[in-house]
This record gives sequence, C-alpha cells and structure tokens, in this order.
Amino acid sequence: MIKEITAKYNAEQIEKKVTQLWEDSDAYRKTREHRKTGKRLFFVDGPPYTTGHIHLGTAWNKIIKDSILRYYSMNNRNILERPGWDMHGLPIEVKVEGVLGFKSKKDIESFGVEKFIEKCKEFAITQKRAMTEQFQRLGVWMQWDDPYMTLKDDYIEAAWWTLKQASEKNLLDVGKRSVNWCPRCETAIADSEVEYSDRTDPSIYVKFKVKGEENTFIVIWTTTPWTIPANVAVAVHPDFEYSKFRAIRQDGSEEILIAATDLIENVLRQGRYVDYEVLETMLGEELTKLEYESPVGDLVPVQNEIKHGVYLADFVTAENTGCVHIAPGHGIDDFNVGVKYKLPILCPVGPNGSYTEEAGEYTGKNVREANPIVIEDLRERNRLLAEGTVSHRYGHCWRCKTPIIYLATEQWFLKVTEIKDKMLEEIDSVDWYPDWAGSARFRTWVEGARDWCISRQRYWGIPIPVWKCKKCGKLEVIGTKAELLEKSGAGGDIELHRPYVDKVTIPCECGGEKKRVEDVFDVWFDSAVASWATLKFPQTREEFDEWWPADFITEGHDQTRGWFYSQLGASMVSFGRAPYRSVLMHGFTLDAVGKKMSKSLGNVVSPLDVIDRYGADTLRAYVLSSNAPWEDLKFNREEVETIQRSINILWNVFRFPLPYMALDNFDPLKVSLGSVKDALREEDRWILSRAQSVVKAVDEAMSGYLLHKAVREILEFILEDLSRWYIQLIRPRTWTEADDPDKLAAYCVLYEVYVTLTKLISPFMPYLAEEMYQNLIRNVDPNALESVHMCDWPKVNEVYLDPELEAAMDTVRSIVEAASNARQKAGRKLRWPVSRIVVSPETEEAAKAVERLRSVLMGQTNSKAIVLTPVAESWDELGLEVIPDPGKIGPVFKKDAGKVIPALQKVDGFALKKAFAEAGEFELSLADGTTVTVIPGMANFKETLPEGTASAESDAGLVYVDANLTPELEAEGYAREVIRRLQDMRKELDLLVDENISASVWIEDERILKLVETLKDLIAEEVRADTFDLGNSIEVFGALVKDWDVEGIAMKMGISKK
RNA sequence: GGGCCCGUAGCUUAGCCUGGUGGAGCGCACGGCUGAUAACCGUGAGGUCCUGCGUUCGAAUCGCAGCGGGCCCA
Repeated sequence: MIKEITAKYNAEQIEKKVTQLWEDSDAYRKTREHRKTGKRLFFVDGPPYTTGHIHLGTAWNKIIKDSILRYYSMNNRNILERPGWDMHGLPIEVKVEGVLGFKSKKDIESFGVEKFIEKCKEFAITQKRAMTEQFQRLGVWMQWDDPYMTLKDDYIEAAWWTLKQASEKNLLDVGKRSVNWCPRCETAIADSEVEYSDRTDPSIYVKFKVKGEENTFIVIWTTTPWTIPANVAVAVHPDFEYSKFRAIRQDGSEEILIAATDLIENVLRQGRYVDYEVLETMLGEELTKLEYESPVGDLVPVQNEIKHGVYLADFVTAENTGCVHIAPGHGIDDFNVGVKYKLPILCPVGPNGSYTEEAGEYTGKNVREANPIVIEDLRERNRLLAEGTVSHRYGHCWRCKTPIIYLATEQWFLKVTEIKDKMLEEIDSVDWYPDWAGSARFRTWVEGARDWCISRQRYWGIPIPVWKCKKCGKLEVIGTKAELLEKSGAGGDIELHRPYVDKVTIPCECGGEKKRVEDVFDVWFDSAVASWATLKFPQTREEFDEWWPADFITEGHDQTRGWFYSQLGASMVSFGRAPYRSVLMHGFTLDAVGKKMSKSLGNVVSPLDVIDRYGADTLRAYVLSSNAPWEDLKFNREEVETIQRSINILWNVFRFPLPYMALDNFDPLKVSLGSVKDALREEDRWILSRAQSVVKAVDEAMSGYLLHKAVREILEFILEDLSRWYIQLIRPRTWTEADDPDKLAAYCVLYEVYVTLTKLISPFMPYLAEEMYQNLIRNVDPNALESVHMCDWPKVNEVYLDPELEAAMDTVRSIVEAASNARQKAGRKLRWPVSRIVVSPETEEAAKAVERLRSVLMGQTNSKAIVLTPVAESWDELGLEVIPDPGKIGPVFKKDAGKVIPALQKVDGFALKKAFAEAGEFELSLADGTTVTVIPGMANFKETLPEGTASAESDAGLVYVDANLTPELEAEGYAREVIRRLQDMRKELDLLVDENISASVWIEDERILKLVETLKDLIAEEVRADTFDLGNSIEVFGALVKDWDVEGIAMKMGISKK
C-alpha cells in the first residue's frame, strides 16, 4: 500500500535509509546481474590518486560517471566498471617522508627501503579505504569491493608486459637526455609533472673573452649563473645581424663587445656604458669562426680541456643579447645543440643538485646556493657585464614545489615520436565529446609530444623490469612474474616491489649476472595500462578479448596531457590502437568567482560538507545541471540551495496526492490507465504527453552526454508542468469524496507520471528515486523489481504524445497569466469569481486552444464564462475614443480649430473610423451648426475598456477580465472568504482532513449576511460542518474562536471538533 | 609567447552552429493563493550581450584584433 511521507524532504534520512536498503538487498550486484545478457559496455575509471580526500572535482567526475552508467544500465547495457586507484609515486613518497621527517633520499636509504615501501603501501591502502567511503556517499555504484589497484602484483605485471611489448617493437630506448630533475626528490620528472609558477631569479649578462682578439667579448644572458661552469658553447641565430662594437664607459675605459645589432642599446644600458661605436656587422654564420675562453676556467679545470665555439640555432630569439649560453648538461635545447655539434655533454651536478668533483672549486656546493658565488667570481674576473633579477615563470616539482633543474642523465624512454603519426590517426577514430576535445586540443598536444621519459630514480613505484648484466651489459626485459621466476631460478613467490624484486638476479649467457636497473616507472605509466590491467590481462586473456577496448571514458580536461595521452601511447605500443572508443572531456571545479580552488587561497569546497548540508542528490543534481560538462564549474552555494528547493518541490509534488490515495485505498494494480480511459480530461492527456516529451528530450540530451540539458529538462518538468500546473488543476478532483471516476482518472494519471518520473530521475538522483520507487511501486507490488535501478529506462510511448495539445496548453497558460495580470489591474483577487473572461485570439490555433481547454481556462481564471471574439477582431464592447491631432487640424482650420477639436471628440469613433476608411473623409457638424470636412490623420483612435474591465496581453492575443460584480458573484466571493478562514482554523486545530466539525459564523453586516446565507450549504459542505450556525445575533462558540476582518466586514467564527 | 575553452541582468544561465525586436531561474520590490502551507502563483524593476574594428540592409550570433578567467604547453 502506498504510504504517506514526511512533510519535508530530509536528504540525510532518505540517503541513510536507501544506503541500508541497497546494502541489505545487494542491489548493486543484482542490478549488474540483471543486465548480464545485455550488450556489453566496458567503462574504465580513471584512477584518482589516493590522497585520502575526494575534492569537488573528483566528486563531480564520479557523479558524471555514475549518472551515465546508471542510464546505460537501465538501457539494458551489461556494464563492467571496476573503480581504480592510483597508488604509487612521488606524492605518497613525499607524504611519507614528511611523516617520518625525512629531508633527502639518504634518509630513506638509512631508514631502509623495505620499511619505507611498507609505509607507503600502508598509507596508500588507508587512504583508499577512506576515499571509497566518500565516493560511496555520493551514491556512486561501482565494484568497490574489487577495484583495480596499481600496487597489486597483477597490475604491476600489466605494466611489465607493456614494457616488454615496447622493447620487442623497438620502441624502448635508454640513453642520456636532458630531463626535468627535482633535486629534492632526486629523480627525473615528466614534462607533465612540471608545474609552472612565478619566481624571481638572477638575471646576469656575462662576457665571454674571444680568443686571439684583444679586449673582445661575446655577451650572453642567463638566469641560471650556476650553469656557467658547465658552459661549452654559445648559440646565435643564423639570420640575425650581429655587431662588433666599441663600448665606452663614463671613466673612458672601453671594451669591444659582440651582440645582435638590434640589441646593442640594451646591452649598453645594462652595462652602464655611455657611448659606443659599431666596428663591424656580420650575420650569425660568420661568428661560428670564433673561439672563446670559459670565464671560470681557473676554477673549473675541466673547462680548460674544452674548445668553446659559437654555433647556429634557430631557437635563438632577439632578446637580451641575441647570443645564448649553451650548457648541454642543463637544458633541453642546449642538449640538442650539443648532440647536433658533438659537443661534450658536461654535467658537473649530481642528483641532489650539488656540484660534483668535475666542478673543481665549486665541488659540493648546492647549485642554487652557488648562484651568488658564481656571480661574485665573474665580477672578480671582470666577466660580469650586468647583474639584476627577473621574475618569470619557472618549473617546479609538482609534489614538493622545489624549483626544477635540467640534468643530462641516463633515462628510459618510450619512443613516442616514432608512433606519433599513428596516434594522430587513432584520435580520429575516437568519438570525442565535445568534438574539439579530440580534434583540436588533444591533437595539438600529441602533435607536440616528445619521447616519454618513463624512468624515475625513486622507490615507491612499479619497478622497471629491465635486468642488466654487470659484466657484458646485456639487457633483458621481463614481462611477467612467472618469467622472472623461471629465468632467475628463484623459488617460491616474491612481491614485485622494491627492494624485494631488486634482490632477484638472472644468470647471463656470458657467465655474468643480470641485476635489475634501479629505476621505477613514472607513475603516469601505471594508469596508462589501466584498460587492460583492470581486465586482469596479461594473467588472463578471456575478459580482455570480450571487453577491450573501453567503450567510454570520461575525465577532466587536464587529462588531455595525462591519462588520455598516456593510455593512447601505451596502447599504441601494446596493441596498435586506441584503448577507448569514446571520450567525454569534462571541466574543472572553480570557486564562485571562477578562481581555482586551492588550499592557499582558502576557497576549497569539500563535497562532503555539501552533502552533509544538502544531501548527495542535491549535490549531484547541482553539478550535473549547472553547466555543460566540458565547461568549468563555478561552485555557487546559492545555486545549490536553489536546486535543493527544486528537489523539495519534487518531494512536495510526490507527497501531495499520497494522503488522498491512502485514504481512498487507491490500488494502481486494480485500476489502470486503460480502465479510466473514458474519464480522462484534456489536462490528463496533456501531462501524459508532456512526460513522454521529457523522456524524449532526456534521451536526446544523453545521446550527446549533455547531462546539463537532461537534468534541466527534468527539473523544469517538475516545476513548471507538475507543480505549477497539473497539481493545481487536479486539486479539486482529489477532494471529491465519492468513488468518482474523475478522481480515479487523476490518480491513475498522476501515478503513471510519477512512475515515469521516478525512473527519469534515477540516474541523476539515485537516492530520492529509490525512496519514491519503494513507496510507489514496491509498496504496491511486492513482485516488482527490487530497485528502481534495475528497472528499464522508460520508452517513449508515442500513443500519449500530442504536440498540438501541449502547444494549446501553453497558449492557455499564457491566457491565465494575462487574466491574472488583468485581475490585478482591476483589483479583483482570484478568490472572487468574475462573470467572464474575453479572449481576442490572434490566430485560429489560439482560438482552437481556448475551445479545447475551456474548462481549464474557466477553472484557473475563476470565471463564469469564457467569451471568444472572432479571430483577429477586437472585442465588440470596446469603445473607440477619438483623439484629434491639433498639429494636423490647426493649419487647415486656423481659428476654427478650437471648434473642430471638441466636436471631433464627441463624434462616434466607429462611425468616424469607418468613414475615414471608406470615404476618405468625414463631414463634421460643429456646435455652431456649420459643417466641415475632416480627413484621415486629423484624428487618431484609441480603444477604450468598458467600465469595470481590465486587459492584458497574452501569447494568444488580448485578454479582458470583466470584474463587475453581481449579487451572485459577491455572495460567492464572501462565501469563499468564509470558507478559507474556516479551513485555516481547522488547520490551526490540526484536524484530520476528513474530520467533521461544528461551526458558527457571526456577520454583523445585514446585506453581506444575506448574501452569504444563500450559500450556507456550500460553506457547510466545504468545511465539513455537520452543524453550522450563521447569523448576526447568534452566539459564536467552539474550541477555537476568532475575529476576522473580511474586506472591511467584521466577522467572528468558531469551530469545534465533532 | 602558443593551443583549446569560456565571457549575456546583482548571481546561475538559454539563445550563437543556421544573423532578423535577447528568454528563463535565483535574488529584490509589489501583489495574490491557502488541506503541497517552512509550500505555491502573478506582476514589476533590472542588459554597453567583455571591448574595439570589420562583413551585412541588419550582428549576442559570422570574421579579425584586444581584454578578463580556466586548462594545457613554452
């Protein structure tokens, strides 16, 4: 049996109850089971990093995923969607280091790698557990008890297997490259891990002494003085013009400098020279003949073994001096120049960011701290032309925020550049939502991609499965645990993490012993293999063959360079195709003013706080409806509250008929829509049609992942069509007491609409949908499916669709609004009936709409009659006022104008207008008996309203309300006033809806009393009064007695429970 | 500096693809309704459609340049 429900929407209570229900009934598992025969849908969850806290962005991400998957499930898709967890990498190492108070890698080594790894593992697992609970509170249905975790051995094997594929396809490379390096974490970091922010650095101009030329210098500029000891060359642009010029100081001393001609002024200003003279100009090309001396040769002995030359490079820009300092050990461009011209790759800096012994006098000094020392050394040697500071964007380690340096080190690479063209081809075969996410944004990123440095000199990660012979240097890439055990001959089982796996050695053919290279994978490589790792590939092949590749993934736009890319790269290497068929790219969550949420700004919004306050369904509906998925979401608390109000209205809408249905023992199993077919009113057919239209619109929106449109469509249906209109229309019907077919029809229609609505909201507001479903359907039919989420998505029922009726209702609603507007102008409130509403329709359709929905119109306008004028004609009761135009009359009639004007005003407007139209003139009799001829233009016309009426415009045309009272109308008005107050008093006494009362009403005013007496029975019936006294000499008594002032008429009323 | 996206009322947004008098919701003001009542309805005020230039008879819409915000890159 359908039950009454709480007066107010209580999200906390509902969500708790539904969570329990889902748990008790194992609803998630049953739902997936229920769809086992459906068409497969493989979804891969982009694994969030196990930080311990979900934030608004990750919440939004999972809500999008859950809503889409629930929608697919209801459309009979057999879904596979293990959630994933990204559990390796620097962020956790840094966290654990922090907890343990570590400052560098040495601390980890002395603490013990094994113990350190265990701490990291424990940390990751604890955080995963906490975050799982948080995601579950959002109502997200995924395989929470069996997620994929990057730290599991089977997952690690997937990464190993992939690397082996790369190796076999000759896409794995090892070698010295200039990489982004974090001196604190002592590891290479990927381009995607470099975070750019402003910082202030030294800005120095340095003079390199040209060999064999007296007092002559090439001027370079740098922001990294510490790289000067590693300088091996200068780069110039082949097409720039350079000058050799004499620069003269205030004190008369002079130097000969070389710089780009356009930049001479700058160099002079920087070096505080006061005058100059150009000696010679040349193209960059000619400078390559020059050789120069290191400015710190006396401090760095190795510098004296190097021949310093000038080379050409296109990346040189016309800034600063036009001559670029090249240190191939400390920069990507520098490195490339070094390789191109076979220069020594000098890198006298160790992993911890301190100079090695190669740096001579600088040995042991930290490079950042060495900056002022190098500057001082340059000054002492008269090699410093200028010194200052510059604020610029500089890369930092994404985890510990340490400024990065570039080091040329030995690293492992995936040769992305070799498969780039195929990757670009694959992008086109994927469906991107929105389209530009793939065709523009992702494509641009891939086009610019470089080889992917996948090695890290760290501990907590997937060990790179390469074993290297100490003796002969032979490499062996291992693809699985079994292969390792077999080749090493090691017995038993091992864990694939460091340091355990490091202990395993493989005998080499040369008689030597292969040991694992010490690096671990870039953590982005972990998630890159998720689409097959989650299918337990390579352990088993079956699931992979059945499901892969993913039908759908969705992540934020930051993943263009991240997961969209890493997955594509790894998958191209492994399988030669994209690992996903369609991708929805969503936005970022920002604060209310559009700023990034960050701890330092203090503008972070916790999704859990939002849920605590407003509920998960509200948060879900808010983030889904707020804007298009791919746009950034500006979190706005007021909008959340608005959504909550809308949901509360849904709750009220849902609640409204329940007491009546319960009272009437309404059983939807016994009365169907078919059985009340003959009792259906137009408005019933209308709401049924609307419901179908909404299903259609939601389907359309969902087909393009336009979640915002889907949710807005539903909310608007609830607010506009159900709450503001249909419920208002059927209220009188629900109050009927007998077993009226008219009432039953309303119940049936409402029930039908609610059942559809329950399913419609279920992907988006899963808790509330379930609560409604359990009451509406499960309470009625114990054989119904256990959860709304197991139900089929509503299929559009074309039989109910009636677009013409929907349009007609729109017209009628507009007329009702206009009538309400006109009433306000006429000062007649809605409670008081009016004798008639006149509609002057502009079109045939509008007229038809009024005819078809006349009863709705009468009811909602509270009028006794609806009068329809012929289409496009004015109401014939309107007067036509003549407004003479003195500007036209004056010049023609001169001094008689004063007589013409009042005469015109008295003329019958209709006759005048007619004469103007037909004869083009009008004979006007003046007060003095003379006659004059007036012509069109001398008078304008204005329609005038009859006494007591008012008008307003509607979509259909003008609407007039005749608010003139008759005794009958007045009687009804007062009777309604009395009824309303007695109802109010019933409410105050908390009476049950069907409880009877005795009532007494005293009205002093004789005339009003007489009027009200004519409707005494109606009043008694409406307020359920068994005994009802009405008069001006009666005693008013009862449990509640009140004095009222009704439109200036004094009344006293009393009621008692019978 | 580059790529992509966004910019419409105090706030959140529709309209932009396909040019023709900018439409909602929230908030505000006024009014109404009253067995959904801590709910609901109507009316009103409120707009340099980010700026400028161009195309066009006509630009929120198309193009170019710039400004602001976001993500990504250098």
